Amino acid sequence: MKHYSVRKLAKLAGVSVRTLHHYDRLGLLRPSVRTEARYRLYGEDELIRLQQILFYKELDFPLTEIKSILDAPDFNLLTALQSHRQALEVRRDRLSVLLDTIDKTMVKLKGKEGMLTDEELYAGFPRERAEAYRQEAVAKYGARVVEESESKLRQMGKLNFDALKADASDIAQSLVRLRDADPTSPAVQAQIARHYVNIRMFWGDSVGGGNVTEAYKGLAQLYVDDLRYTASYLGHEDPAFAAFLNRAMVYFADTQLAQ
Amino acid sequence: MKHYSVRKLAKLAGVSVRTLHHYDRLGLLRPSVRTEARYRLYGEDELIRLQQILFYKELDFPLTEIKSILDAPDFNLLTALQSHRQALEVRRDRLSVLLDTIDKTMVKLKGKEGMLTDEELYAGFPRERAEAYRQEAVAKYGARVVEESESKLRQMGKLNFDALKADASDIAQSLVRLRDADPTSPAVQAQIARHYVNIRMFWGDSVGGGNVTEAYKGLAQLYVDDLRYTASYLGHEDPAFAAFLNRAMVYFADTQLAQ
DNA sequence: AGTAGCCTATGACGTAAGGGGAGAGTCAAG
DNA sequence: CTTGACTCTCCCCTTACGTCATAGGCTACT
Repeated sequence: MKHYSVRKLAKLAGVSVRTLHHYDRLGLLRPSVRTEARYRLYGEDELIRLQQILFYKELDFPLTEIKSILDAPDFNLLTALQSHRQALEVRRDRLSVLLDTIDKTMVKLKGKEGMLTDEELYAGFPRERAEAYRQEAVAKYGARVVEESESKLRQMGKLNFDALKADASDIAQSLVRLRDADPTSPAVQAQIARHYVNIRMFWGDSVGGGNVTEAYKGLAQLYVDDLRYTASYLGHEDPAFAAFLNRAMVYFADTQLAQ
Repeated sequence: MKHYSVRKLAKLAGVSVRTLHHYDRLGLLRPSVRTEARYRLYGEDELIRLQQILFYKELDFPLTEIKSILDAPDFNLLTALQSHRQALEVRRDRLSVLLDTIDKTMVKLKGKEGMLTDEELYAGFPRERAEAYRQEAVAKYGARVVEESESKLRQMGKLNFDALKADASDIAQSLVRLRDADPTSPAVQAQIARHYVNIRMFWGDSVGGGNVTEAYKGLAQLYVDDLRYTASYLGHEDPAFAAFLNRAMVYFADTQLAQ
């Protein structure tokens, strides 16, 4: 078992030594070993725990809350990672809105006035901090994710096809990255959930005669039957990736969509 | 001219009234009008300024620095918005790295061990945030920062070749990502500055008979003349990328190194 | 054995960006 | 002329560390 000194761990994780001292005193991250001279030594478990801490910090959780989350008896590392993923995706979307706000502001300043209301001037800034919390909760309940995402997208009102296409390509990239993972793993399934929602936005609600499960499975079958579908995704045909997608989608349909 | 009360503006921008009070006392955002009863009233200019403040805050600038930036006589709103755009794109990239880190961590936990080093466990975390800061600074102060970086690196004493190599590969990746951008843009130039410092660490100080500008331009020419250099960078030869690098490096040499 | 150069520990104080409340005045409406 | 929603100006509190200060530890070289 390898052990890290404070400085080594600090450098590894990109934090300061003082930060580790601080976390120790708070009881947030305790070294697994103390030498005779009271030197702190951190092991494998602490590496993972520190990573979790940094994820929650990235999402603006206060340290006390992070501690209570990580110390909770029902804390699950995998579901936590899954929820981090979703929350960070929300943040990335927020950044996209900010970039949009910049473009619009620039257009306004260029002289083409009147296209930007005062409200739009602040689109994308942290109006709701509770958003991260909700995502946290949402991630825990699988199928409910889909429902909420759907209703949220519906609330957006007008379909923004550009955004949908951008999202689709992002999902595709994520899935390509995950092609060697287990199709039933949370990481893959999270992407499949996004894919499902994305597809439904194109389809509309009434597809498949109302039987959503079979409709989605049908699409999954298309991916193996007609390799041109994977080509449009990947830029080239790839039976192995098609099979991977198929398994992931069928699993999703059976576990999340079937009732 | 429409005017907003503290509460109205706070709601509009998604900040608290207390925050506006705070900004007023700091001199960061002063109301254009005070009523007889000393009520604060904000006009159009303040809306824009608050937007700027929020952008800089989003990028983790301290308030005092924001103030000095916004109050500088040569402050230009349009170029500021452009640099926000670039910085926010960097942040979005960082989020993508974080998402990738999550996926990899999940795969590791699924049992396929050994594919993830301890370092990779923290890819995308604040180490890179400091990096973003430095890039931002480099873009602004050009030559001065290069000098500082150099002296800082010199203070490190012994050459750490592993670190240098890692840095070089990081720079290369950044440049590949930026290959479609303007070679003279701050984002590209910031990477070129890193590249320059990195190269000098390998070279030593006395290269080129003391004429650094010409030496660096010579290296730039190498990239177009001998495509094997881009191959070692990219894994394959690419004249277009070589030309891009050349232009970026020549521009850097002429604007930052020439005296 | 000495000492240089780095590492580590604890403790105490400092800081940034507000939060939260006290106590008091203001404004529009009924 | 009172009620409810705003607003003002102090002023102390909080979070997540940064920054010394002081003291000891480890390893290497002489």
